[in-house]
Order: sequence, then C-alpha cells, then structure tokens
Amino acid sequence: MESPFLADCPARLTVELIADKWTAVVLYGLSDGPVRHGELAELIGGISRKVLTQTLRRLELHGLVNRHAYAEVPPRVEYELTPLGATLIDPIHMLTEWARENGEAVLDALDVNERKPPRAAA
Amino acid sequence: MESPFLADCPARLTVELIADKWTAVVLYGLSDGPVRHGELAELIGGISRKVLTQTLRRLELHGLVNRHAYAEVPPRVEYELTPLGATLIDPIHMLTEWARENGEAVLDALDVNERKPPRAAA
DNA sequence: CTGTATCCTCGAAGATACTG
DNA sequence: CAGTATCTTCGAGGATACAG
Repeated sequence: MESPFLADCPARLTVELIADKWTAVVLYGLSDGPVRHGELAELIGGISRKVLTQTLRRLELHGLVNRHAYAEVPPRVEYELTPLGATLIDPIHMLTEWARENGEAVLDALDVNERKPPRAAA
Repeated sequence: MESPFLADCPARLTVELIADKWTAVVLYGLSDGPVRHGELAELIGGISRKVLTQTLRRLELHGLVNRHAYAEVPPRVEYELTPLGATLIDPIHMLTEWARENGEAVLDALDVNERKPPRAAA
C-alpha cells in the first residue's frame, strides 16, 4: 500500500524541510555569515517576524542553524549556518541558478498557456 | 519597503514553484521518461489522484511537463518532462543527494534537540 | 531589539462519489 | 483509467499587540 521509491526515503525529508515559502530563502540569507534577526527580516523582505522566528527555530531544531544571543542591551541575536546547514547552500544555489537561467522561459510558458483554454490541447 | 535581494528575483519563482509537498517529488517521478497517471500515483505513494492532477496541471501550465492523451479505450494519458522541465532534474537530484548524505545527521540533531527544553540553550 | 501570544484568513491536500 | 466536483480539515502565514 505504501510507497515505492520515495515514501520513506531521506529525500522526502529534505524536500519537506525546504518545501515551504521561506525556508530556502532564509538559508540563502544566512549563506554569507552570521546575521541578526531584524537584519535577516529586512534582507529577505516580506516575511513577518513571527514566521521568521518560527522558521529559524525549526532550522535550529534540525541542526542547520545556530542561534547566538548576546547578553547585551539592547538584545542582539545572531543566526548562522551550522556546518551541516552550510552543506545545503550548494543545492539551493543550484535552484537559484536554474531560476536565473530558466525563469524567463517559465514565465513565457505561463503566458502562452494562459491564453489557451485549459483542456483544449492539440 | 520592499525587499532587498530576493523579493522579485527569479529565484523566488523557482522556490515557490517547487515549495509544496509534491511538486519536486512528481518531477522526480517523471525523470526516467513518460509515465501514466495511475502509474505515477503508485510510484509516488501517498498522493491523492486529485492532488496529483492538480500538480501536473500546474507543471504543464509552467511548461515543465507535457501531457499526452491517447484516444484509446480505456483511456491512457502519459506525462513527461519537457526539455525545460528536464533541466530541473539536476537541481532536484542535488537535493536528494544531500538528503542521502545528510538525512541521518538531521534526524540526529532533531533527536538531540528535542531532549532539551526549547530555550534553555547553553 | 527580539520574541511571544492571539486572532484570522486562505489555500493545500485528503476523502469520497461521480462522469467520460 | 483518467479526471472532476464537493466537502472538510488543517496548518502556514499574515497582522497586531504585548513582554523581556
């Protein structure tokens, strides 16, 4: 009943780890070194503080990100990739590069296909 | 107000294209050549027909997948990657390879971190 | 500055039954 | 076999206000 080739395979884990609106973007935002919470929020743009925190928490939990809170006033908290997290940057870069190269083509296809009624295919 | 480095960049497009529970898996399932609807469902496992169809439709719309319906009885419909869609396989493979190599480490981290109360960090 | 709590919306995804 | 329609559930993510 269960699944053939991917059901419990680790690949699924990774996909689910990244497959939300922000995770990949957050990781990308951390790829140049430690960043503060607010800084990261601005860098990314469009993400709410709550969701950013949630995302970072999950990444921390999964061992991909380290959180370092400085006992200062005002508070300062920096996040950075763990060595494990850093290894995910390459795959993510592949995706962004793909986008840079093929993003236009996707938009074109979208544009063309939207002019045709859904199932009037040739 | 808007965003710094990724807001409208094509990378976001790709992430959003893949960032759902099934898209990457479906693409992966098509990476070996044309597959029939039901075949694909079984191959993936755990996906409902409805969601599979929806996913394929969106991929078709974005120019990543081709749908070929044969006028037979019983009906046969095959899906396959377009050349554009095929270029996405490499990045996706990167992810699955990452998972194969680091999936365990992630689970370990998860395991360790779950024994500590959330914010009692050292 | 950082983080949490609460409320709310919206769409993804599942179950099921039905059509071509 | 392929696909659609309907109903429902569930959680991600946004807004806001507040706390340390």
